[in-house]
Amino acid sequence: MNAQKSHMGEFHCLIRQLGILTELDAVTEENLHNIEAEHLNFSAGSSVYETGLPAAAVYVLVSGYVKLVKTTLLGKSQIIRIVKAGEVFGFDGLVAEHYNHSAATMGDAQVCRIPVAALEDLGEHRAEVERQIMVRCIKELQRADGRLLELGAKRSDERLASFLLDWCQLMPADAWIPLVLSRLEIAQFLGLTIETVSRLFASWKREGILKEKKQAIRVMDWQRLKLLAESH
Amino acid sequence: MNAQKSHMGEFHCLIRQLGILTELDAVTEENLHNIEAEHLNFSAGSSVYETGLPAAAVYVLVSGYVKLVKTTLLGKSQIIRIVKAGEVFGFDGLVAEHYNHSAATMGDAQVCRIPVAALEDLGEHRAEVERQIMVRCIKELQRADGRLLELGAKRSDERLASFLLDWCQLMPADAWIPLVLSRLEIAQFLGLTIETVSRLFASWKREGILKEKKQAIRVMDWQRLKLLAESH
DNA sequence: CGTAAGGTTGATAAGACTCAATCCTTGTGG
DNA sequence: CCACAAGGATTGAGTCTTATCAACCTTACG
Repeated sequence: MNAQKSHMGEFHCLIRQLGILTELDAVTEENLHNIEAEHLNFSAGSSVYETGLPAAAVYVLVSGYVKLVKTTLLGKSQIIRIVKAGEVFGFDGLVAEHYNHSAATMGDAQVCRIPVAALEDLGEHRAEVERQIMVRCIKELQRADGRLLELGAKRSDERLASFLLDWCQLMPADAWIPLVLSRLEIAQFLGLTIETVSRLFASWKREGILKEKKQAIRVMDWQRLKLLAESH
Repeated sequence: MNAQKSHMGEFHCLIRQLGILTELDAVTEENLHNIEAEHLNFSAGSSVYETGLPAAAVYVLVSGYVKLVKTTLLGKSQIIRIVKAGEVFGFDGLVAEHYNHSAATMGDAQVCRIPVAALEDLGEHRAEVERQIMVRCIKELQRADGRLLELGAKRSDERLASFLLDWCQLMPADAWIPLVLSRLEIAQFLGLTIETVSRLFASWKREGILKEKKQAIRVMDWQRLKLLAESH
């Protein structure tokens, strides 16, 4: 619940993260300094926005991790997406009256908040920025599609295995990889219970597929993990 | 597999469906007649595009239904979305090299195919059209989020109940509502098996919650169905 | 230290899948 | 117009997976 503001010409976050650096960046320098973008510092476990609240801004995650969560009327929570540094979230701000999910930081995080009103002040560059946001959105849709397949068509071990593979992707194969999520969060992400996740980890550690130390894991047998992710 | 082409200035599909009729429509009339948009007629169960094929077009469904399907390496299929008339699909065309899912018609359908190249010829109207596409995309993302909650956090009966509620929404409460999907398709949409779906239907028919005739259903007790969708 | 929160483990039960047999529907050809 | 074949749907029996409940362990931290 702790967020420190720092108003500034922080529109750079958006511009830079969207990869429109080149000429636009220069223009930005002059024209956009007065734009109402906030650079926010959140402490661990803070809420960025809540379901049902009026949606009037898009966000770029500068550092850390953010989880997007939807909750059933009965209180069951599902983690819709885990946002990583450099990614855009809160697309709802662009079309909806209210957010249809909640966003909370996992560990400390820096977030750049861009009011949608700011986008309209972009003038001739608005189209370019919006196009990039569209691209990001389409990619999120693709990822969501992939996750629908995971949740709809795979068993617990397959889900956990492909989650780990995805999480560790782009990391050196023989490194200790920080696992930011708690067992509960992994369970909520995969549509499972804490216990099943725990048991799977225990089993795989027993079989030497992976090791765990503190809040980090190390995959010892990538081959078997890949097999687990896709087959029986 | 049967599709009859009819090249024409069918760009109207996009323009109209995106709701940019007003002044833009007039301009369209003159400027866009030469745009390479195809109006396609598909017979039941035809493929619009397949996973892995080069993606170079966006589609608007003019009439009928289209299912978007992803498949596991083991052959398990998940329906990630059911496209209804007036909706846009194939967003992949705008960003990806290849489609990451397949699209097939359910029953006969009319589809308007807009090559992405065509969008670039839109000149000053391109921004407007792209903005509308972005809006559509964001809405799809929201729907996908909702479905992630369904698949991740709900039991079979809750999933089927909320699917039916969603399917029948906007329909007169006391009408026979055509159910376009087979049991298999419902199962693939909800991440269940044919048998469980069949059993749930049987049970609900027995309890007088709904009736079924031919390929249509009629909900007799909306209240109970709503309860089933959200609670135990 | 002592406490609280998170994690593990075991026993049990419920939910959903699998396999298999049977029952419609629907469409086709004689 | 009827008979029959084929695909879809239903139902039942048994099994596997995952959730639930409960106890216990571990770690971090005041």
